[in-house]
Amino acid sequence: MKEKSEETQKQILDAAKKIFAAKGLTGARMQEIADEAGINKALLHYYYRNKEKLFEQVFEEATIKLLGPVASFLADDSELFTKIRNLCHHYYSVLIEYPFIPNFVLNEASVNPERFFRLIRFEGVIEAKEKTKQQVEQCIKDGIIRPIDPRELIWNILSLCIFPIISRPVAGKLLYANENVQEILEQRADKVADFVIQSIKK
Amino acid sequence: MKEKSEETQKQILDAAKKIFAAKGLTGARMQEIADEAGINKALLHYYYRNKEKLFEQVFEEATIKLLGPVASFLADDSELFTKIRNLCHHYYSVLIEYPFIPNFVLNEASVNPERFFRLIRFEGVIEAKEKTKQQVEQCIKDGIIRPIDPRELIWNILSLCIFPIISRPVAGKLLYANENVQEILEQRADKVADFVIQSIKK
DNA sequence: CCCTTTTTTAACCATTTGGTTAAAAAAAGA
DNA sequence: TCTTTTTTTAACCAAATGGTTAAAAAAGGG
Repeated sequence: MKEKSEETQKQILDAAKKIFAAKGLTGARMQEIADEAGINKALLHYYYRNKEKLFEQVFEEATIKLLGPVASFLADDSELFTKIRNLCHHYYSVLIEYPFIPNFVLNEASVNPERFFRLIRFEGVIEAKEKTKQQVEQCIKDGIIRPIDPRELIWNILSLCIFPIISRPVAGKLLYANENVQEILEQRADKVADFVIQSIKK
Repeated sequence: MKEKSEETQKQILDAAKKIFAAKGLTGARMQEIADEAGINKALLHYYYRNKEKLFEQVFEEATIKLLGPVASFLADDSELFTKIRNLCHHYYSVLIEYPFIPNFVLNEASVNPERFFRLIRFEGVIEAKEKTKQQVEQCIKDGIIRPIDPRELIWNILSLCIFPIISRPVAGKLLYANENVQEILEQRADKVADFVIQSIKK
């Protein structure tokens, strides 16, 4: 009996992810989510009290998907250049699979920052950040890379990984008219890692 | 008499920019725009037939602000490294002044790509793009920079210029907790240009 | 002062939308 | 088969929302 219930809840969540990601909180309609889930509105409200609660659950999961890799990156023990390659590959594989997430999360975080800060936990990120900071500084001391603020480096990597996904429809038209942007994106992880490493290495 | 009319229309447009940028098309309320403009709803509809028309005008202007610099960059005649510096500076000054534009445009373009492609004209961009492409290829031949796809280079620069603005609330909390992110952003144009040039120069 | 344009007031309307309710029906477990 | 849980049906509600209308008032120009 539990199975049926949980299956339905999953159908609802999947539908909600799809609709919210495509249209945002204010653009999404509860009826549309119910239709997408193959159920009716009454059952939707039977499982999820209201739109806001449903949205928050979807939003939280999406945010974890978007920001999770950063935390893993910061906490990782491997050598810096390897770390950078790993992060790029991780991002491009996750985001190509869920291309609506960056736009969705960043837009909703911008429209309603309070909710974003309320829902997101930064457990361990501060310590992990400190660790990476020291690693970068050590690389600078050792003459492996040129001097750069560690946070600047991280922000650059994130920019190069996430922005192409966000700007895909625009850039696809402007830069890659009539070409297979999907394929270009898939080959981009390595190139971005190279671009970053070329920039910092001595 | 014309002055009064045009002044009011400007007030409306300014208000619409503010509200649409903050809440998106579906999140914005016509009453809210009227209030922000210091007028009433009847007058709002007297000047702008409906929400969609008003939105399109705002959206188009915002898109031009966001994409204008790319076109100028591509068409510019100066030497490549100078061009890159100019573009970075241009972007950071425009976007720091209008920080809501990137998020707004890219999100609405993602929610409704058809409208985006309908409203945007790419006059001359294709030719200008070809020009920059040849310039980059010449630099590669001359051994000034390492081999790189010109479009990849452009996309990287755009990523490094635009993404920090979009992700500012998130990154401000994650990377720069309790620091003056505004100031950091202002100093970023030069650093981003350096980052790019370091990466491609031989 | 008259005429035109701009602006306000305020009521009004149709539709959409999130959400509720209650009863019936279907499904599943014991 | 009896009971509990899940799902459907379908009507319903209040509030919000985009948009309209008509008349009055205010403002500005000639």
